[in-house]
Amino acid sequence: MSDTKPTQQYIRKDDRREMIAEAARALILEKGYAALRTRSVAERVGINISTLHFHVPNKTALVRLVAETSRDAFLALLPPRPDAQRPALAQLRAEVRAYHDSLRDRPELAACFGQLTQVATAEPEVAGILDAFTQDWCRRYAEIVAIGRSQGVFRSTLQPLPAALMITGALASFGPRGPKGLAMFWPVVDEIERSLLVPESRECSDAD
Amino acid sequence: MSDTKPTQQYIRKDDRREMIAEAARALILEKGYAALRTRSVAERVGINISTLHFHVPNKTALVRLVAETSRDAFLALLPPRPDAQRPALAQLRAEVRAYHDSLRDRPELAACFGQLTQVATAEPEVAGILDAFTQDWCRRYAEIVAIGRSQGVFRSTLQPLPAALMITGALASFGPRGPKGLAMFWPVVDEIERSLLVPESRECSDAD
DNA sequence: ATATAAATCAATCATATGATTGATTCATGT
DNA sequence: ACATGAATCAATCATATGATTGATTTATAT
Repeated sequence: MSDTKPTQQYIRKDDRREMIAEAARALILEKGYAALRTRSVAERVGINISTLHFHVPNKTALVRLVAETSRDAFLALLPPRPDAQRPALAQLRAEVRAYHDSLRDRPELAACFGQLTQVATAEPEVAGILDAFTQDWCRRYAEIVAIGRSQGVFRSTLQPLPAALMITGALASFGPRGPKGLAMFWPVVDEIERSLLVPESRECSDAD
Repeated sequence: MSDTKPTQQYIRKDDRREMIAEAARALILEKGYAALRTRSVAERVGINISTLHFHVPNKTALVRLVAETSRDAFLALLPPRPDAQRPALAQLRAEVRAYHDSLRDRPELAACFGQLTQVATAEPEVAGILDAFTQDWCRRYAEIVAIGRSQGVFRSTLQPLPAALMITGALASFGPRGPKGLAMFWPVVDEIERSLLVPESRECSDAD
């Protein structure tokens, strides 16, 4: 008697694609990319497998969609680009905090980057997206390092690019499969800060 | 007339398993874990699929085998464990050099560690192997940092564990899919060294 | 030599998986 | 109301894939 048909709403392609991307990201976070199945994605969205294919032609396109939307979602969380006029340490901390919060609140994003990195071997297009993003992320830190050096708050012996690679490498290790959660996140960040800051202007008194 | 049968040699289980592990590692390096097929492994070894199953019961066992042999092969390349009697900087460099050479000469090892993170979510046993190994690797650096601090060559403000996490994180980023090869490896290592070393005992002369 | 165990293979199974086809339902403009 | 296109689904295909079965070949001990 009661209509068991819950009046299914048709959803616009763009929105559906976003729902599909979200489901795929969640599944990648939970089971890893190797276990990602187009069927699982469709099921999670609550649509038929052929509807999935109507919106996303094949698995390669799905992976590309995940890569692009993950990148965009992450970039949207980052603070404004480095600015030579503002204090470098504050900018560094804002940058790190944004990353930390993304790990805490959107763990799928880092998880997808980690997993898709492993797929990149087989999918050049994904590799391109990831490489561009990684480079961009790294450049932000390189610029902050350069700014801090010119502001005199960071060591003058710092090389911006190597330092940035060191920082992003250290931070990236807190992605999924990091050392049991985020417990060591801030201690590591503190360590990074100490390694950047100009050495304690130690009193050169005769008594030490 | 001529015996086309190249006198197939039977091979002992232990050796066969090592050949299988090696083939699997090579395939993981080339195509990624997601594309790893038991058939491909068997083919690469030059044996029938059922022979593969005779030596390695199922794919889970194969993955475990890869994880274990990769770990063992990598550990075998590392220098002696940290020793408080020896100079810390030399030990740090030996440790880093060993890792560098492993990336250059045995890229399958780092590749497998990276790729197996895809499985770790679904295979607790693999996760355990990877976690234990990562922790062990990190501890080596933590010990070197502690030694260097007590020897007075490293900053006294260093926290061994956070510093070690920073170092291993930075180094791990040079695994496969690192920033275009190993070009930036040594610059980053130099940056790490500068961040560890006690600050240039700057002359506190009045003229600067 | 011959029996036993170890290692190997051909053939096959059962299911998983990405993808397609053609009909059906919903939304929207006229 | 009705025509059109967008979104959806049930059913199905073709192949991939992990695994098994039972016979066959090689090694080894007696």
